[in-house]
Amino acid sequence: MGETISEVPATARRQRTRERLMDAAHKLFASQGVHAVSIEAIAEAAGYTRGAFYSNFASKNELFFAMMRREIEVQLDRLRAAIARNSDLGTGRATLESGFLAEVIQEIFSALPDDRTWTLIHSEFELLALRDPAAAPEFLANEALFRTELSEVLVATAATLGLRFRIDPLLVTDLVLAQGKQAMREMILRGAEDPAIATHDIVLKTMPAVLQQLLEPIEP
Amino acid sequence: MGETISEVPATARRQRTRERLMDAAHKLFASQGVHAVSIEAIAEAAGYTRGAFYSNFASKNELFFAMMRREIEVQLDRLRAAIARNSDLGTGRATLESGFLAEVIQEIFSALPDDRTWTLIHSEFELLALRDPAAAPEFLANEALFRTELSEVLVATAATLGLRFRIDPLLVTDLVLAQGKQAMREMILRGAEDPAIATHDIVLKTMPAVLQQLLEPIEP
DNA sequence: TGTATCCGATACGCAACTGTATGGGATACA
DNA sequence: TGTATCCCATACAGTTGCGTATCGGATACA
Repeated sequence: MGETISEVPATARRQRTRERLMDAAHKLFASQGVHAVSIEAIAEAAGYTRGAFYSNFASKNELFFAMMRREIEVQLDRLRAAIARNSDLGTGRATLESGFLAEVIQEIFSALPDDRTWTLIHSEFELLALRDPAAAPEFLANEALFRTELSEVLVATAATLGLRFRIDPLLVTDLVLAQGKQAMREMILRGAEDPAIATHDIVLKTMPAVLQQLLEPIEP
Repeated sequence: MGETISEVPATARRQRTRERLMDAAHKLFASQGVHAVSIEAIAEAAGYTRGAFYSNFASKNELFFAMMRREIEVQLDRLRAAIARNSDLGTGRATLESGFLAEVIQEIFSALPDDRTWTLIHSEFELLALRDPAAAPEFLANEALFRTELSEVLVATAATLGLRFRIDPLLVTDLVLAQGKQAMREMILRGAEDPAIATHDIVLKTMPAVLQQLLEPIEP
């Protein structure tokens, strides 16, 4: 799947061209799909020739996985940053009825990686994993990272409000994630002009009502 | 997008080779993806050469869309058949608590096109539509068909039980569909051995609890 | 059964991409 | 500043796929 190129000293120069190749690949993969993009196109877009490519990666697949690993980190960092930024969410509220849930969802989804490029890359990765059993574990591992991260936020936020979920929080998280993913895709499919608003609109229409029903007060 | 080949008399022979080409394409697309499959490979798998292909389709894309239209019909028929088969679902039940919901979901999801090949093809279509604004409308139109069809069942079943949804039934349907889609994909990703059981397991873990919360008695 | 039409096989020219081997300019380090 | 090492550009040979044009066998129909 991702046989790394035989160990070579990772000099600064080397690292720089690797980054540039991955940057170029990222854009091209998003707009045309992995299969449709030639190695030559990647190298050229990055300002190199195929010589540079083969000096750094053994195959397009290896580049793809390296790029995905890098990108996952970026997206996870975004999520964590947004979580930290909103860690005090919910304090000061007391009841279930005060409409805070819309706000919570709003914040969570503005925290989620909200960009079309990422959605496309991520969908491509998923499809690839669906076909290639060897790639599936890595994909699932990434998903699990987001899941636990998000789940903790949901539980913590609920707790701040004196609430807890009636069912396994991880299942709730799955619900939220699946809806968010779907909303993101629908936004692109409908060609919405303003990404940020559109996605949240779709999700906000349903999720607050649903989540509200899945919460209950903590009774000590 | 799908410029049909200049009108030719659709003889029986012609129709037969079109079908065979689409059959072959269906298998190949599912296992390798549209981009990875060459026109030559399709023709060969169908028992023809490229001559036959170009005599019937102007491009791989045109074949793909023709095939999708055919396949959508198949899947819709499956759904409708299953609905008809279970049209009396819920009669005889009276209360919300009697655990009938699990059964409803069970039936709905056994009605949904539950095969891996379709999931792969469908995902591919979605990804293609995500990238190509010209293809998006057709994809969305197909989704809408399933949505309204399912929505009607949900509403009707609820009504049979003297219940109705607290929020727009279409939003509930979106919820169910998104979860179902996701469940299907996870099933494949985890490489479950028995498709039918696995999918339902995943969905059944969450949806009944959620749906139960979204229903209320009809008060005349 | 004869004949007109249809359909798909074959042949051809072309373009794009792949992977490797090699050499020269860039870089690091004394 | 000299030199060893590294990294990427270039050249080469080969493969694969594309689209078209043409021809012969199959099919329909009288």
